[in-house]
Amino acid sequence: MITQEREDYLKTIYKIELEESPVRTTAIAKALGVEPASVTGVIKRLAELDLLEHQPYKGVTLTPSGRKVALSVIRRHRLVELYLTQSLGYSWDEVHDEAERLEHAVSDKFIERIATILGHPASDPHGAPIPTKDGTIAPRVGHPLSTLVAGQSGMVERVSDDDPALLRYLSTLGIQPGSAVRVRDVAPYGGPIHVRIDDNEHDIGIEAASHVFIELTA
Amino acid sequence: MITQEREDYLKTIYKIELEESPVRTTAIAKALGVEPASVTGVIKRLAELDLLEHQPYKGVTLTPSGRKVALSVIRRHRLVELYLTQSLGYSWDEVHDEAERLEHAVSDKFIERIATILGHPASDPHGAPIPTKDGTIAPRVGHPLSTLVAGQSGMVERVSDDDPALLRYLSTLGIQPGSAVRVRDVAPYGGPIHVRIDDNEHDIGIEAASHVFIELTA
DNA sequence: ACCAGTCTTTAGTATGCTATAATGACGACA
DNA sequence: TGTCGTCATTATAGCATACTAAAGACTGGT
Repeated sequence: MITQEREDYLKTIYKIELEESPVRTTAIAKALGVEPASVTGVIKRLAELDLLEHQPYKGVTLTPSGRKVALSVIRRHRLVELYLTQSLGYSWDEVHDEAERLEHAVSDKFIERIATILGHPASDPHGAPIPTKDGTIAPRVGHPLSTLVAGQSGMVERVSDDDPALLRYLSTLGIQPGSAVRVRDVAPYGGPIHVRIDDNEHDIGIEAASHVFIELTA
Repeated sequence: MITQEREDYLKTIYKIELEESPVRTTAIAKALGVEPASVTGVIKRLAELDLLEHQPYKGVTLTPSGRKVALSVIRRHRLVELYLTQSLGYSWDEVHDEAERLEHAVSDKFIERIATILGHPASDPHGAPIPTKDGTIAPRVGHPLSTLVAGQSGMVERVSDDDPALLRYLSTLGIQPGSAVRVRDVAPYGGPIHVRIDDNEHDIGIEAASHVFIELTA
């Protein structure tokens, strides 16, 4: 009934819903790398299964049971990511692809076992919150570094996890969840952002900065 | 190109081929729990992909590339099984189902990493040999305990891994790979086999005994 | 209030795997 | 050697997912 593909659809819709609701067909298609026409077909089936509501030509919103599935998948993904770094020596740019497949294959037993081993952690290697077994998840409080202005400071809450090259780049800058950040200066017209990361200063492009989320302190 | 289902077909055919070759359609169907007609369709496709040869109405035999895929799947399955027992506290009756899904989801990186952690083991928790990365595998030397006669003795080489209830039963008898076994007596007409397992004596039915493989010493 | 451009859906096709029902090949045995 | 029962195959259909192409719905701007 719930196939891997459907799990992916629900997970993707959940994530987009955090930014915009209802979630439009094109947004799902782009996120999943398929054509919009394919999305229409799948969401019709997911609507029949009461996993989401579909307002034709408007978009979809997850139902409680759809959200439950999505959070379960996300929990599996993030716990696996953390386990791979903590116990199998993966670096943070290597875990996403592996977790993307494992999230559909691991059992509840597996997940609860690694959750215990990891001490029921609150977030994954990229700082994303891990939903609990019963489906609660910490709210996201960070702002994209690209939206900050000179003088603002805070802590890296999380970074996007799906671009390995970006993650390797961020590593060279010393950016990781928990890093102290202070914006020194922002060049105009999409120019680089001059920031202090812990004890070093760097110029970061808008594109990279948009994938780094800062929890403001002041 | 190689789907999960096709990996399962190749793995299954490989295992049956150890007993009988060519491998007949019905044998595959029974092992996979599908109808023979479905098998015919899939093996035709696998033959086109040069993963096996199909003699219509006779059966199939794996090609070298088909065998390579099969051994890769089996390597993944058995390493995962061992990792689950060694590092995640699974008991030997719990690992098969979990490995059955994970074998299709884990990457080479994952497998080689756990192989290193486990010290490049030779066999899984049930005593089955683990193929090496380059596709070599130790020959099977055990005989079904059900075929032994009074007086024969040896060591448990391996046991069937796919029936959790059987594995739990064997545990209560103290049967595991490496156990010393001596057949005391075999009752006629499919009667129980009276055996000494390490330091205890038990009566074991033919059915259970047929899933325990003994490496003879004398 | 309409029109143009964009987004969404429908229609039709393909692939992969499964099933049931019917046909065809094989082999054992009289 | 012919026949019967078993095994394998073909034929047809359904489900899930994807695609392209075409038609329909929506919306922003004049």
